[in-house]
Amino acid sequence: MSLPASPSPAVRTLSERMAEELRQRITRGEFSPGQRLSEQTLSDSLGISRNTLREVFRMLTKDGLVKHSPNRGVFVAIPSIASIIDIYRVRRLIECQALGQAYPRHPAKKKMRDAVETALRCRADSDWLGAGTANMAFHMAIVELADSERLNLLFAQVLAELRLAFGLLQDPEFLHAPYVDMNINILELAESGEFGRAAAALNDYLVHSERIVLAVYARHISDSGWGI
Amino acid sequence: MSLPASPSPAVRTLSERMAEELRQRITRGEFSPGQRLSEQTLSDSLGISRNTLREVFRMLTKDGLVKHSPNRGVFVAIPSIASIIDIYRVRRLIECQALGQAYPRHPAKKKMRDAVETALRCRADSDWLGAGTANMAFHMAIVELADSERLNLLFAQVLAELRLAFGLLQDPEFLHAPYVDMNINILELAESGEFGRAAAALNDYLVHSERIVLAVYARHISDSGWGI
DNA sequence: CAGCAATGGATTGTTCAACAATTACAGAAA
DNA sequence: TTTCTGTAATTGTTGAACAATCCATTGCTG
Repeated sequence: MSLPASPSPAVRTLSERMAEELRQRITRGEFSPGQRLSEQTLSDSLGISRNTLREVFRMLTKDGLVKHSPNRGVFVAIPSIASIIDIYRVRRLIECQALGQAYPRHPAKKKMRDAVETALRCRADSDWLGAGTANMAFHMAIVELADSERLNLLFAQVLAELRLAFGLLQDPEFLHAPYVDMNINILELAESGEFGRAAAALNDYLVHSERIVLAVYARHISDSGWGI
Repeated sequence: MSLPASPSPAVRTLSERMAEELRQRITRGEFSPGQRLSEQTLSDSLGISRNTLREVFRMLTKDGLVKHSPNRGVFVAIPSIASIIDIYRVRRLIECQALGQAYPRHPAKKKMRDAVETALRCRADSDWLGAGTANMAFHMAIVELADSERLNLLFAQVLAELRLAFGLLQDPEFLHAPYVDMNINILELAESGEFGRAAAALNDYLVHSERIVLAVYARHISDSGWGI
């Protein structure tokens, strides 16, 4: 995905680097949802002090990747069904609007094309993890059409949360394969200037995707313990 | 405004309380934008340790109220023209959509009514600060129509940033008075179920408000120093 | 005088050790 | 079983210390 570089890429403090490290580890699924992140253990393992780790925790809390429970610790967020519904509600509202009122020669369109091409290559190689990443890059690019820094940040967070949910679901082919073609369709409509129809197609996409994710998710958590 | 109580209102850690304290002080204008918040001075003044204050800073950074510049310190955010434009872009996208696709008997409507009544009372008393707060509550309620926790959080942050900008602008009567009536109009349209026209009126409101704020803002900063 | 390197002081970044406050857990008592 | 209690473990918070970085001033050089 690789979001646009932060304003000061040169100087990065230790806490920021560690936050990035943990962010990746969490979305990569190296910690199981609901797991408590012990200050003692983690700070030892990362080779940083407890105080620095606590600053990292405060940063990650904002991304919704961990939940802070006072006097009890921080826990890897458990994507609930409610949060998945909420996330798709946000996606429909923001993505469709951004795509619908985009102006024709916006630079983010190139990112959309690139993402689609990457997804095609990944599908050919049966690299479904890469396909999922490309898919997210595609939708991130759609939001960038709206030209709002704040929307970009919110959406990046939302996608990170969603990725956390995907980490719980096996069978990535079933989960990502159908959407490569849908994205191509959306892109073609946008390229030909039919933003209205593109937004409609995007809405269909999101409704469809939400249904699938919720179904797989509900089955998955009812199978393997830790309900709700 | 008084956002919905956080999930765990009972237990609040010192850092959280201090974050809330600082949040209020900043939006109330007790610090001037761009001002550096010295760790030493502030921690002494608040009676907390430097480490705790640094945790507070990491929390406030997320709200966009302070900017963190590595090795240089944290500074009260300066609402730039670009950020004001960005904020209104977000507002148009989210508020209009939320209002346009609301369902008739949503509980947040009561909040809208209450906010309008409060604004009327404040206007009668020439309490323009209160009128501004009620106005923000009105628009917060609009967003709540969309039933999304994440949108609510984002919007609360955006409003806090905007309030920071308002702090720079004198003449609150000129800034808030016209909008009481516009809000009434929007509310009436929504009450009678004409959500489409209500959304259109809201869009007019936002375009109008943005223009005024930018004009006053541009004039104000060209007058009193600290350029950009 | 302008420009630039060196210097010193102040501030932030990070660590450590300690203690207080709270929670979680295990075992005793009813 | 349930409830209670005490102990251990964890988080919350502090203070001091040192390293790393930035800022302003100085002084030098051209």
